Amino acid sequence: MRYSEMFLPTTKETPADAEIVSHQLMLRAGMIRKLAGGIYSYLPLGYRTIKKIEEIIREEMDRAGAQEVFMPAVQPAELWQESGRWNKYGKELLRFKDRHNRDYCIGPTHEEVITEIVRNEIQTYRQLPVNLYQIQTKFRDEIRPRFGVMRSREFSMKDAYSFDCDEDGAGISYQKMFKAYERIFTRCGLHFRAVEADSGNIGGSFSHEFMVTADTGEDAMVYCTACTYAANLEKAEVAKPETHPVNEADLLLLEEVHTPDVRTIEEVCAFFKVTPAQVVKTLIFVADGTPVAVLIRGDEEVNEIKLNNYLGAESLELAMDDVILEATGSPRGFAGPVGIKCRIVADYSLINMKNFVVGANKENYHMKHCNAKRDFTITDYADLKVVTETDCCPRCGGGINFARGIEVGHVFKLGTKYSKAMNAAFLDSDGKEKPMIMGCYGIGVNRTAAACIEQSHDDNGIIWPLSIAPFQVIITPVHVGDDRLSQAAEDLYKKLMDRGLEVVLDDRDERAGVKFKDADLIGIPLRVTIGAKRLAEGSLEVQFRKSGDMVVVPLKDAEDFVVNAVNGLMKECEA
RNA sequence: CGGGGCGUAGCGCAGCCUGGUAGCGCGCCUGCUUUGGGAGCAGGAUGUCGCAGGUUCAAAUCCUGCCGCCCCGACCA
Repeated sequence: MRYSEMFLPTTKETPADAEIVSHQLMLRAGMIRKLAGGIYSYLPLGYRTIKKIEEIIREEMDRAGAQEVFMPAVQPAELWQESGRWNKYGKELLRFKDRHNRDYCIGPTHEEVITEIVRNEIQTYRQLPVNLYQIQTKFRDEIRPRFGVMRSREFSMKDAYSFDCDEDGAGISYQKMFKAYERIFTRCGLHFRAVEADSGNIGGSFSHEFMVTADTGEDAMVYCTACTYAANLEKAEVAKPETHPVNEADLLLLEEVHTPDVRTIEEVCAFFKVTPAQVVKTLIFVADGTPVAVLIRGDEEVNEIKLNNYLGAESLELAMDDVILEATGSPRGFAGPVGIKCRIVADYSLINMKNFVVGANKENYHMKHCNAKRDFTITDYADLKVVTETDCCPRCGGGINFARGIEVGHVFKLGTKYSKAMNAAFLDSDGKEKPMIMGCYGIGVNRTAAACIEQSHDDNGIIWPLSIAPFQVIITPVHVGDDRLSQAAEDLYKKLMDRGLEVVLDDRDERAGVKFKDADLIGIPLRVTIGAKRLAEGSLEVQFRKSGDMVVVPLKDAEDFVVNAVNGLMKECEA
C-alpha cells in the first residue's frame, strides 16, 4: 500500500481525554476514532490489526475442534426470561422494543442463543461433544466505559460454548480451550498469565482468566513464587491457619471502656495504645436483605466477592446506618460481636486472636480483653480477607507476589446452569435424559489489541509483534524528489509484495523526520530506509522497531534479507 | 447513580474572576528556501464560544436548566 493513498490520520499531539497509553497511541496512530461514549470506529490501520487477531483466534479455535458460527446481535426477551437473566442482568443489558412492542436486547453474551440452537438439534450423546464459537459485536451498557477500547460498551468478542455429556468430557473441553488460549495469546506476542478467577455474573463453578501483565491493568493478581498457583486478587485464597490450644489462664477479664468519639481503627489503636492486629473490626453487611456481622482483624480488609460466595447471596452490600443501629443498638463506629443481634461470620484472621479490642454495641464504648467463645459465639470461620503480602500460597505455603494485569480472556465451566434452566437435554447411553454440561470461553478482541500496546510501546509509539502488526514492513525513501531513491524504493516494494509481504511504501513528499516518526508511531516492525548516501554505495538500511538495531544491507540482497527478517520476527510469536 | 473536572477553529489550549466586535501553538492552503528524526520565512483560510432560556444598551464571560465528555467508586471480554 502506498502511504500517500492510505486513510491514516496520525497526530503529533495527544488527545486530552485519553488517559492510558494504549488509548492515546490508538488515537494518535489513526487506528480508532470515538463515535460516542464507549463506542468506537476502527480506521483501516486499526482494523487490520483486529483482523489479524481474529485470524489467529480462528486458526486456534478450529485447531482445537471448535466450529465457527454467527449468531444474531439482537435477541428476543423470551430467551432471557427463560434463563432467568432478563431480570438479573441489570442495566448493563441494553433493552428495547420493536414496532410490535415486543422486548428485545442487544446481546452482551450468547449463552441463551447458543443453548436454544443446540437444544433443538441435539438429542443423543452420540452427537456430543460440540463446541461452537463466533466472533461478534457485543454490547454492554457499562456504567462507566473508560480507557478507550479497553472498556468500551460496544466491543468485539470471540465467544465459544462447549456441550458435553458428562463432567469428564466437560473437563476435556475446558482443557482444550485453555490450551488454545495459551497458543492464541502466545501467537499474539503477549506476556500473560492464566489465573484462577471468580465466575461472576456468567455463573458456573470454575474459571480461569487470561491476564496480560501490565502495570496499568485494572485487575490485581497474586501468584506463588514456588508453585504454579496464580489467582485474581478477587479470588485469591488464604489457607486456614492452624489452631493453637487456648490457655484459659491467658484470657484477661472482659472490660467495657468509655471511648468518646473513638470510631475508626486508627482512633481505637491510638486510644488503647495497641496495633491494628490487636483489634477486631465488625462490619455489618446486608445479604439478600438480612444483616450479617463480619469479623476481621483490624489490619485486614474484607474481600466482598469471597464473602458473597461464602454466603451464597444474590445481593450483598455494606449496611446503612439504620440497619447498623437495629442490629447493634448503637450508631456506626461501635459495632462489636458481643450481644449483637445477627449472624456472625469471622475471617480466619481471628483464629488464635485473644484479648482483642472490639466495639461494645453502645455509643462511645469499646471493650478490651475480648475473647471468642467465652464472650460471644462465632457461627463460622471462613476465608474472607483480601490477600496481602504477608500471606502465603494457599497450595504450597510458599511466598506470593502481586502483579497487575488486563483480562483478555476468560474460560468458564458453566455446568448445567443454562442447560437446566433452558432444558437443553440429551438421551444418554443408559437411556436416561440428562442436561448437557456446558462451558463458555471468551476473548476480548479489541481489548487484546489495546493490551498489546499497553505492554509493548515506547516514547515514539507502538511496537507491534510481527504477528498482529498492521503491516510487516515500511519502505522509507528519504526524499521523493530524487528519482534514484524513488526507483529503488519502488523496485523493492514490488519485489516484497511479490514475495507475499505486507508492505507500506512511504511515497509521501514529506521530510525524513516526519516519515520516521510516523513509522515508529504506527509500530511497523521493520523499516527499510533508502537514502542517497547509502544508495550511492549500493546499499540501504533495515531498522528493527523493537530492538532498534540497524543493519546495512547491499541492495541486491535487500529482498531476501527482509523476507528472512520477517520470518525471523514471526518465529518469536510462534506457539 | 454518587463525588470531582471539562466543553472556545481539525487537535492542544488561553480568554471568563472584573461583560465591550474571539486569540495562541500545532495542523491545513499558497509561494520561496530547505531536505536522515515531527524544517524556516512570507502570505492565507477556518469558529452558530456544547444547547436552550434569562439578566443587560451589550454575554464566550453573569444566572437557570438541559446535553455531552473525562477522572474516582459498584461491572467485566
